[in-house]
Amino acid sequence: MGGFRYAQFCPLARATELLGERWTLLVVRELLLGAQRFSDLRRRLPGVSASVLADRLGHLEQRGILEHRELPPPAAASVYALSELGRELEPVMAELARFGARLLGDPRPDDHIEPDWLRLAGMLFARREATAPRAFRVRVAGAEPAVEFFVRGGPAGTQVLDSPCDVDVTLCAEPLVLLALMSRRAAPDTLVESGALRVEGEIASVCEFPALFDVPAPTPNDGEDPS
Amino acid sequence: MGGFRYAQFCPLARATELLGERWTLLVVRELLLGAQRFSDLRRRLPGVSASVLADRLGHLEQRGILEHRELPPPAAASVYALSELGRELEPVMAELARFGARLLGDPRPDDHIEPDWLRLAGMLFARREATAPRAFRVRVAGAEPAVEFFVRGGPAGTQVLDSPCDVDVTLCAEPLVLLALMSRRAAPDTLVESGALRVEGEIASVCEFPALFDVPAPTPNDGEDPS
DNA sequence: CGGAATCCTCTTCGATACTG
DNA sequence: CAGTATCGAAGAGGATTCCG
Repeated sequence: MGGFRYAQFCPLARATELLGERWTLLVVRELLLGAQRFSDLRRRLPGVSASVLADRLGHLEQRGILEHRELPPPAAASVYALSELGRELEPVMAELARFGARLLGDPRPDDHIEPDWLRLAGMLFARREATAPRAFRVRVAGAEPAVEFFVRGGPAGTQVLDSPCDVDVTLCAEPLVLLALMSRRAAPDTLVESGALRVEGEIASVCEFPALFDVPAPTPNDGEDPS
Repeated sequence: MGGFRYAQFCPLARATELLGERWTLLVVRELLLGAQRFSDLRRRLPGVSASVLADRLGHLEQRGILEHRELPPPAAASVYALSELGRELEPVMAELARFGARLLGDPRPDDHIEPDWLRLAGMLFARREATAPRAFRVRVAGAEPAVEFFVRGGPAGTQVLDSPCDVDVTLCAEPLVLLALMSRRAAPDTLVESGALRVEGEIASVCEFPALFDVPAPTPNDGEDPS
């Protein structure tokens, strides 16, 4: 692909021309978490080569999905950030993530997992209807520097915040444990008892945490996987 | 691509592995409109070669998105249809179409346009909140056999039906005219006066038709297009 | 009609090296 | 660090042929 175009007058075809190249969607995923430098992106996307990443960033910039900003004097760095148009991909990513969650299965041994993705999961799987008015600090173990974010339920649905707010309870666990909690694949009590989930604060609130999110149940993979 | 996998434990990566190959998403688009035969799909996807189409159908079947059914004695035909899992892609397609609609611009001279896509547009852009309780028959001109579908507003949102129902009014126009109407890029009165939009029935209802849908306004393409 | 198999071409990719 | 340039290898795609 490159300037590939389907010769079709259709919004889905247009969107796919933009996002359908390999790695492109994952670049957008990373930028949903905030502005990143070239080498940040490379580290977070294991397997992508410099030339391909540069190519994809170029396309996305050219098409107005992201902006390439040079941070001027103090920190001599250049970062990529989603444009206003690019940020409107969030609902698309949310639906796509909901679909993908059914097929996720278990991690393979060589699968990369980025602690920051849990924050993204919080954003994308956030319930959009009213949720319990509780606030949580979530700390993802195993990251340096630590990933920490805040989740707050309310009448307008669940919100994920980057900056601190008053919380009822703090949760701390490995990414996979937090994912199991959010997706209801493990009971909060069990996780706490086993020590996989550390809790500080009003421990009873923990049971309300999964209800803030809407992660579809996995689909049994009845299809074979003859690789 | 083929059995390509991103080595990432992430729902978006999984979904992209499934849908990211060229043509794949457009195959799903066509099947959202109903079961199709191999050559139907080829005709509706100008530019795809038999081998690529067969390859994509094979992948989608293997991964449980679609089913290959042999219609037995009477009509000796074999058709492809979305599985239950595949049908759950509809919300994804709806969000993606909303995004793509901003970038759609004007049709290029060689752009293919399928009358049936208007039915799909009705489905994907249907408003999900309560809409005016009016029913419309929509006839897309220039198709043989004619494409016809029914749209009904109501407290549960807009519904698109394939089978006839009592309607207040019938609209008949070319695909681009209907699209302009749905997306509010042309006023109903103007279209009627110019003769581009033919109306039978309670003509005053026509003005309520666009309100049944939620098509985002186009984004001005500030990016250059040096092809 | 509904594809599978073959051949050949055009892209695309990754590694390495190089530049500001 | 933040990329660009080059080049060989791998892969994807199109056309054609053939078979049920």
